[in-house]
Amino acid sequence: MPELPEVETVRRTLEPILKDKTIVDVAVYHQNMVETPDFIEQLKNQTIKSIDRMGKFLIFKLNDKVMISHLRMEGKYFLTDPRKKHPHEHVVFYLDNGQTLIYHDVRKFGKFQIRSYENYRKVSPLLKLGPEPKEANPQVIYKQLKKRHITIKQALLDQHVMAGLGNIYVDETLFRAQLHPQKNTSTLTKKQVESLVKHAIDVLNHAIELGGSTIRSYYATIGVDGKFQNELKVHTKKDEPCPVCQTQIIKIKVGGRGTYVCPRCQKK
DNA sequence: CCCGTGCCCTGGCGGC
DNA sequence: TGCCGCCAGGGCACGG
Repeated sequence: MPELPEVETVRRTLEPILKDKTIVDVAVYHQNMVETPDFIEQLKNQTIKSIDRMGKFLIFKLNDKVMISHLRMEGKYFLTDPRKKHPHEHVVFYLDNGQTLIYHDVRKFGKFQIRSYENYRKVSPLLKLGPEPKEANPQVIYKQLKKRHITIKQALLDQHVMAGLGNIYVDETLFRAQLHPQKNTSTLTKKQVESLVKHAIDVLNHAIELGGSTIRSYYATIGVDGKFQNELKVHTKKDEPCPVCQTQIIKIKVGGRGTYVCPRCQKK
């Protein structure tokens, strides 16, 4: 599931390949993923100037509009020569160099929107997106969290608080900050929030470094699977010893999400 | 406004 | 072995 580091890896891979390429045509095979009615017409003859990212959203900067792409759970991009459509390929961008950029998504959860430069940050889905951890002011986050009555896990997954963390990196951030995912946000101290933000930054930076190391040839999968899974301390480690205290890691549900926690190191 | 629930979707897995 | 039912999960709509 692509979170900020994986999306950043995709961005860094795609940008040099797609820069200055013009979209000559588009095919959409699953309409629910496209939230802009005249999506295809709006993209024709648009040239890709750059690719940005906000949280987990990819932002394709075109001549005079912006395409927003969210990979959700399993979205992937491929660049190939034209070929017969494969299963799970839902959007195909035909480029002026004869190649095709393919969006592949088994669960069809991904979303696309076209927006104008004037308002793309002022409307859904970017309107209420919070700052990324490295841009976040811990004092501001602290004040927001004090007012709420949810678990820290839910708060860190809430992209309106901070953008970029998903289920994996939230578990890893909470472990490093030695805080229990079920701890209520209203009970957090300033120091604990500062620690959360700091560890979120560290985890994401470390993962970006490792994601970047697995970029493959652009004819292969443009990957969302880096090497950070080797660095995970609690996520997916049910029944394995905590790397700090050797207590068995447990798996629980928090806010409906599978959550891995060291019951000894992480305090409520 | 705040929070919980359900929806979208399909591969894979547990249970029988 | 084979089949069926259910679960996972990001973001958002909706309802209390």
